[in-house]
Amino acid sequence: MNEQTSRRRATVHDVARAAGVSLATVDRVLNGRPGVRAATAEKVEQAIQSLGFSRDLNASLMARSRDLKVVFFIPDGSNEFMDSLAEAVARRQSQALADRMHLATRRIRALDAGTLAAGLDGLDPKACDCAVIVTSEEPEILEAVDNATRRGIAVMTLVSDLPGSARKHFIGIDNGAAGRTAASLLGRFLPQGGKIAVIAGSLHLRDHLDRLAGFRDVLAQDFPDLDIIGPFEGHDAPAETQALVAKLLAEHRDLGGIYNLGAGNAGLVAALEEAQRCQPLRVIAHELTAPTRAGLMAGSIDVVLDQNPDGEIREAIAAARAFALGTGRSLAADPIEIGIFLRDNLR
Amino acid sequence: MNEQTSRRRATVHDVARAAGVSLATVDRVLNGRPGVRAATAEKVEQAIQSLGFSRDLNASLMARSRDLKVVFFIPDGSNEFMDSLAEAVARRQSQALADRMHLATRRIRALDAGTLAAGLDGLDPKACDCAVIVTSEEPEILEAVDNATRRGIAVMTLVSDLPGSARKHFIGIDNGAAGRTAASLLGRFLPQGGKIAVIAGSLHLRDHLDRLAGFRDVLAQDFPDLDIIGPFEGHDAPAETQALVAKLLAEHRDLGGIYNLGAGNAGLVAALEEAQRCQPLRVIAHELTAPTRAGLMAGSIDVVLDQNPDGEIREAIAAARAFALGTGRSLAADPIEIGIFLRDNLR
DNA sequence: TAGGTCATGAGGCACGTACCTCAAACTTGA
DNA sequence: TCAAGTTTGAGGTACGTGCCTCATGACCTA
Repeated sequence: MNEQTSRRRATVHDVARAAGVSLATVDRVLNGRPGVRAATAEKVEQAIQSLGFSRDLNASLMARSRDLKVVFFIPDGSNEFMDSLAEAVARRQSQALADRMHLATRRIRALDAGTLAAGLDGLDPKACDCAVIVTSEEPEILEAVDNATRRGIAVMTLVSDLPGSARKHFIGIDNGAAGRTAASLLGRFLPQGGKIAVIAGSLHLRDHLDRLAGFRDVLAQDFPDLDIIGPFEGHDAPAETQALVAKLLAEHRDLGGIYNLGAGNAGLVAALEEAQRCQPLRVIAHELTAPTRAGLMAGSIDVVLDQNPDGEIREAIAAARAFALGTGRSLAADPIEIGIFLRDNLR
Repeated sequence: MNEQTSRRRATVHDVARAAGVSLATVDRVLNGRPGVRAATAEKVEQAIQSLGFSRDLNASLMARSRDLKVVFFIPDGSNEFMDSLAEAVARRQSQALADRMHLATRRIRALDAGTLAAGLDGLDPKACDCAVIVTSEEPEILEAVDNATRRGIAVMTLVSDLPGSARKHFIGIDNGAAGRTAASLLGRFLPQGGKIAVIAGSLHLRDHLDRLAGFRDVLAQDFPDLDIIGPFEGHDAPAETQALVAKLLAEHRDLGGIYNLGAGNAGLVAALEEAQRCQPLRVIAHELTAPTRAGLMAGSIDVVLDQNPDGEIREAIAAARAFALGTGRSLAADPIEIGIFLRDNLR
């Protein structure tokens, strides 16, 4: 029976009293308004520290009669995973609204760095507190991120990080761990050894390379009887991936497994269904979307590794609130958990 | 670029205007105070519906200068998983406080229905909005839950449900799916067929039975070459489990896998480390705790299925807020995702 | 018809913060 | 030393809700 002793949270009044200044001065310090001597500001900061004061975000938003605005820039195109990210944002809307947050989604043509950069540049700090972007590494975007940060907008990267930029936070899975997990599972699935084909979207994408590296590491270390064929590039395109898989299956009748670490899973499933093999083939793919879900149900895919879009959006929202509080610096950059799905635990 | 049109949330003022009554009357209806004719209350309800009004929980808590109080009753004893639930509550404290919530934890001697029932009976509705309990099915507790509900405390069950009671919500994994997943993985791990030993804590526990049933289903349907030895009861006790596993390993030199669907994993790991087998043994256990983590790292355990205590506590808190809003009825009782951990994706 | 009960309205204060105005106190430079 | 500027204090209003008091009017019953 160890109840916590509940001490009232410190308020701006407490801070003012502790610092020996007026409410107005505390307010000026808290909200970065001018007209406070450095020495006075220091007294206030000290009082804030010693009281452990943290602005009451909800009272603050209420007083401004204003929602906390977060804009998600999500690639548009044929990638189902990106759609599910956007859907996850939509699913959060009502709950976010109850917490005085407003989520907006902007779909950007995939890999269109110019439009994304322009979008970031066009954000008004008064109408947007936080931007969440999914992007590849482009100098143009790096600059736009730094500019937005300078204007007072907290920028966070989602799925794929933008190291070297002023982004406040990265939300995504550990892709190396995902690759290692795939190898670890396939290794156990094929105790007799054999050949595994590896398909990537592109060998220029950071997340795909990370997965590949993790996959290779574990295979080399723990399962030396397994050989990798590839990696091949399917460019995340269903048609191209389908042709690739069909050719692989025809040329390697003894193939033991396939690891598709990119997208284009509709093509993967189509090729597998067509190929009517007699001996079992163990297949691992990424992202729980309509095609992979169908593949799991039909038995053509054994395991799907998932980024958990809902979890990622939830983290992004939590981080946005943390930055609005000003406590963002203490945010741990711990990666999202990798979802592992079989036919038997589909959500 | 599809921004959402942001319409201001409806307030009590809007409701009053729409219903053609005063603020005081809306207040009386919203907070269940007496002195409103049924016909008038109906008008107010209609206005609430048509405006989609939902009380601003934070303003409400602020006005009452009161936190939303949630009490977690968590079993005490040797069970590491229960400890990690308590730790998950502790981890949420600071964030919850920022959202005007106060979390208290009470550790109850495991399976001590009397103390739990007394704890529920002793809750003051003014000091506690929501109780979250981990319990087995006992009539005594069922009655205490119904009583607490009658006094205005929302009760939620965690990990194991209490069907037939007035509990508002259940938070936990789908144990049938967990058992099916274990079978599906072991089936793929042992393509040659063989024998799998199954160990439960007790065959009187609902969650253990559910796991066992799921496991049996998938094995029978998809992997007929695998035979189950057991189930044996380890009573979630490390020493007993260790003896059991040691005996199993000695008597079945050709054992292909072990599924421990209960606790007592320290004993499982100890027995496995002692046994120095030559041929690989595939082992699946439940709950990511210190012993199972050690087993994964050492290679004695292949896969751990996890309830994800942090996720469960998060859900419990979200549900408590939903009930405080009065929107609890629309809460979907969708189960928490099952965490699947290999050495390669340990968090 | 008087006295009573009940339903409702009007309005105020509180919660913690933001943002505004006005006046007073202080500092600085010539 | 005085004028101009800067810094600070005091206090108000607002946000959306809860909770309280008081007044008014409607209705019922003796």
